Amino acid sequence: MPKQTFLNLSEEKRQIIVNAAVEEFAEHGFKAASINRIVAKSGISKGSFYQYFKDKMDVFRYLMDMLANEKIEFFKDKHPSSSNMDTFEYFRWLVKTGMEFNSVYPRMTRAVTRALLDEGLYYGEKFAEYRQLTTDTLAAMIKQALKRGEMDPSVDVELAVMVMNTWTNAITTYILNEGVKQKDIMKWVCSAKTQEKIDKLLYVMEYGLRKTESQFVKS
Amino acid sequence: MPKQTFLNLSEEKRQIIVNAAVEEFAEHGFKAASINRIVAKSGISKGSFYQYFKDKMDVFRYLMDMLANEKIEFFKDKHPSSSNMDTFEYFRWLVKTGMEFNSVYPRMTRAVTRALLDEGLYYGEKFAEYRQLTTDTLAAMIKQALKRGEMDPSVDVELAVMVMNTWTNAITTYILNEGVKQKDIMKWVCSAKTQEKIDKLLYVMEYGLRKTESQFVKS
DNA sequence: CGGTCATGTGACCAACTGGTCACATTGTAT
DNA sequence: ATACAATGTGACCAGTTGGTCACATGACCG
Repeated sequence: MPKQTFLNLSEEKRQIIVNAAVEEFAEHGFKAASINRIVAKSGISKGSFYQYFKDKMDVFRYLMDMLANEKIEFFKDKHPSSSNMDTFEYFRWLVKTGMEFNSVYPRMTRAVTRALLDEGLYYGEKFAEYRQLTTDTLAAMIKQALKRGEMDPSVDVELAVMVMNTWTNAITTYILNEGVKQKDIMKWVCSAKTQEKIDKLLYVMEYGLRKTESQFVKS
Repeated sequence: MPKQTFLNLSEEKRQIIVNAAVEEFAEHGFKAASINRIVAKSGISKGSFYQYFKDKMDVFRYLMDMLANEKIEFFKDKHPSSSNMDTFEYFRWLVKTGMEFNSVYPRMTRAVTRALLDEGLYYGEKFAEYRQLTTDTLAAMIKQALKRGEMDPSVDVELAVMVMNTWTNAITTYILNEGVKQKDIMKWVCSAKTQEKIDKLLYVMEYGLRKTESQFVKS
């Protein structure tokens, strides 16, 4: 958590520092991110930096928390168009809305994901809890889909979780990599063409999970 | 390319140095990999190291080339059990054989892939050629599958390439992450359980791409 | 004005980094 | 034994890192 001194700063100054940190982590990952460059870019002295944050990890956690909170806020205002969606429709809505969010905060998303993967933090113990939450949520969705008969009963839950997780990550990576090349990411993500691409990708997954072994004659 | 002095070394000593480098890159990625640690671990002096290699990138490229050559050698000895495979069967064979290879050289694979992603080298210009090759190969496979009527004609090639690429990478990541936890990776990868998991993952993809029921129910 | 206290500063620290180089050691051929 | 080249060595270099600290600045209060 940042120290009180940081929270006392003007909104504007905080923004400058946060932006500098985001850029640094997005560009170099966690380990290689340089506090010297962050302070230089923000135009503050190193002493000040350490009056705002305990250490490097502290800024990073702050960015992570910011991103998580922004995401929660973002989703609060969004609601699926229909409440009678089937599980796959709902998942598709989730992914698409998630992509919209990513395109609002592309650098921050990149900074956090890159640093997490960089350090292997994501797979470490500290984030086991967070990962478990994602897994459980997906597992619940899948069980519901199975119950409703929307998914092939021979599909096992753990496998489906992996498939859905992989797919979400792959699409996120794609959006983040391709999106930064566009002049207006948000517009690009919301464009019919991109939406169709996401749809098609999700459909491939959907078809795979809806119909599997029961329809297939193994050799 | 390493200097002649390195190639003059005894097989044994070269192995020691290569192993140390592999461990270092696997553990820390490219940027954070330390030559000091490599020489300490190999028990050679820093001066010697720079008599063997031009610089850090030189060792890394050497490891990359080694891995590529080993892979070529590995695939030379392997052949699909049948020559009358359908495109998906062939792809499945490719993936599985690739996983076998990865489990023979798990640390080296990790070292190379990690460093590549770490530096963003993979997405840089230097590797555009290599990426293009992979893309072209996959695209050719997909076109063949479409021609043979094995794949839904409404699937577009670029999308299918992305799907297949994503799957391969996801499975590789999975194997590398889970595999290192096992006492005998090779055995684990070849075990019926793991093979079944890989099969299932590939089946999900396959069904998604085959799509139309009438086309994938074999007689 | 003086006093107090939060905030800002950059020189400084020890520990590293990749890379060099003058020198020591070894191997070989005469 | 001697000469000469190939190989091995670690102190050393300039540059970087994350983090500290004695001090400067300035805002508010009486």
